[in-house]
Amino acid sequence: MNNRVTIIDVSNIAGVSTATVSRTLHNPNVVTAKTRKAVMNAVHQTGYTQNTAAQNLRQQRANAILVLVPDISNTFFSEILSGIEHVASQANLTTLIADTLNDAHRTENFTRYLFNGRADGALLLNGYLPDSIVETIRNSPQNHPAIVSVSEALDDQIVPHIGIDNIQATQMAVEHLLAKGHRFITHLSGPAGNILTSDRIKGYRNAMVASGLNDSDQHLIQGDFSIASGEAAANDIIAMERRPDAVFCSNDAMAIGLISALVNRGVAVPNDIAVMGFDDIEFARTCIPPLTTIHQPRRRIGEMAAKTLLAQLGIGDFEMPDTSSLQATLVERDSA
Amino acid sequence: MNNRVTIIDVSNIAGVSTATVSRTLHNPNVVTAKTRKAVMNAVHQTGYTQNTAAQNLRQQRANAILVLVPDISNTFFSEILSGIEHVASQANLTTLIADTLNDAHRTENFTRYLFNGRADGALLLNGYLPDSIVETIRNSPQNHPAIVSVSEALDDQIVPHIGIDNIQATQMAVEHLLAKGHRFITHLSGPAGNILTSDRIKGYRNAMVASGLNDSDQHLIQGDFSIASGEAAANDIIAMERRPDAVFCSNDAMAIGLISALVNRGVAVPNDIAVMGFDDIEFARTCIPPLTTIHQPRRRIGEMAAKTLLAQLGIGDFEMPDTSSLQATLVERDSA
DNA sequence: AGGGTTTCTGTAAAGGATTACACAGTGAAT
DNA sequence: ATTCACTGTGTAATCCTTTACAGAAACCCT
Repeated sequence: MNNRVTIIDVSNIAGVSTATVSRTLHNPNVVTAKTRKAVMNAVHQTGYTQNTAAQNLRQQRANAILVLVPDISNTFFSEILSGIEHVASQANLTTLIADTLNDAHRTENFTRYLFNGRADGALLLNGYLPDSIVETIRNSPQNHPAIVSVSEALDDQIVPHIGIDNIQATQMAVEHLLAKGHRFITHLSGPAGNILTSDRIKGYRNAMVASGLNDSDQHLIQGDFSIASGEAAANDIIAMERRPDAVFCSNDAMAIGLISALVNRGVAVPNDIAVMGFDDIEFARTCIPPLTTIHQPRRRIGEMAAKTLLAQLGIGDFEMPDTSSLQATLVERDSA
Repeated sequence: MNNRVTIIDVSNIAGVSTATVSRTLHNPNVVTAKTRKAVMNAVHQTGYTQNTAAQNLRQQRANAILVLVPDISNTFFSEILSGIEHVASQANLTTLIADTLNDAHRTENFTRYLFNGRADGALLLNGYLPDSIVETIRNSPQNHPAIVSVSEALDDQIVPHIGIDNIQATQMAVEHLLAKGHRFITHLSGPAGNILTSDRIKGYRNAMVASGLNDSDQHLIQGDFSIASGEAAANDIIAMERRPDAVFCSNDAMAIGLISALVNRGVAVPNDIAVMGFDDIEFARTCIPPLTTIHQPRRRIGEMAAKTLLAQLGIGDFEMPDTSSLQATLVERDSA
């Protein structure tokens, strides 16, 4: 730790200059085979590892990307993360994962990484970008930190976005319910002020209106994407004078909470009320009844997002990927 | 990005030396109020942020800790992570979360962070430490990187460990099943070579033996902590000539998978077979029937672990915390 | 007023790596 | 034999901060 071995030690042992050691490590083919061998020997003998701080300082980059997640415990994000990681590690980049806990202050703190040399670019899964950064981007459209929003788009399309078309996917979901003969369909939405929430509400409304149903068949309950809010919604629904035929939930966690609470209270799913989720997390499959939901190609989304960011950074030979493959699909199981 | 503002710019504008700027930022009370004001003005005016790489290089530490997680998508870990993060951020440390995917090679790669200046210490949630590091620790017991193992202890008690007593907690679980009158109890274990797996098998055996049951009432199925392995176990169980009265699963994910598959095949839980899990993840509650399980104080475990690490690092005024509060508790719901 | 503290600030040396530039050596071509 | 091109290596500047040390200024005390 303290008596760390530096490049100087290696160069002394190998009998070459530090420059040569550095070159051997980064560009082995520019040095003589003999030199290379001497250096590698010295490296192994000493157990030398390059000091990242010194490297970053000199190279003026962190070789790391930042990923902001609103809630790391939400299983929805983990597969996206794994896709990101996969691509990033291929490009020799470290992935810094930060849990913003949906807290603006924390988010702002982390985005500072983009300016203090901790990260070269950021992937935003949290649908929020601090004003200060938005302004920075506005002020210097040519030369601002590389940022890509993932899954949740940002309000103003100020940075590239990778994700499915939520409005369209939701329409598909609601159309499925309509096709099953349901008419009075409640939508359990996400928290206010969230893009996913509003997109999915839009999709819901579109589908309802398109099917010629009048407004009285539309009904919204606001949740917050948590299991608990799904459970809470059950109370609201049971208390309704006219109960809905079906509930379309803005994510799976709420759907699972809802089903659990409904069944506990003696309401059968799907017979009394059909329930649909969104995301297709792993526990959707093990729900009883198994959850009908919208599947997102999460791993692929993560990979695409990372590639887009790397393309922006000019790292590796990544090009802006073709995102046309990011299609959501409906997975019909038994809950609706 | 390229035209970054440095401490020199700030010092020029404020009309002081860089030393004074640095002091103002780190030790505001050693400079005059007047100077402080001038510096802070310059900082705000320029939007200066300290360069982490330069800082780390100079200070010879990363101000970051590494957390190795075997599988970030496992919800069990997320609350631990949140506890860690909570403590670390109070000490102004960045938490680097790394998903090892249970891959030794990846793990080894990440542990390198301890030597290349990216991290000052590590929290291991993966129950595995590369041989190279074990050796380093053995060779210099006084002066080795700070490491704490969390949840899963390491084979040899080479580093401090924070977590519950798995053997005892498992005994408690199995005793619960026995008290309910179950005799033939199957244990769905974790993957081989994992400490959690072996500890829980031990606890299971202890309880079975202590209750005076003979060996024929013991039965093991090996899983791997995944939902899928729980589902697979259902087949094994249904195929058994003499079906168990109860199944104790080594974690909740497997229990949920098992229940789902069992119910699908017409086996009632808990009436035909009782099922218990371990961990008390959030979805345990929404399982149908709600899952009886062992609750771990995960957030507290994370906090304790972080404090222990910080104490080792001598950061902040943390002392080795008293870990006596880390008790697992049984949560009785309906599945057993 | 003079000496002794104390408080504040500046100078300059690290910290460890990368890389532009220059130089030496080799071999080929004329 | 001289020039040229090329290859491989070394020198030294640079990235941005922090901090030991020293010097200056202010204050207190007798």
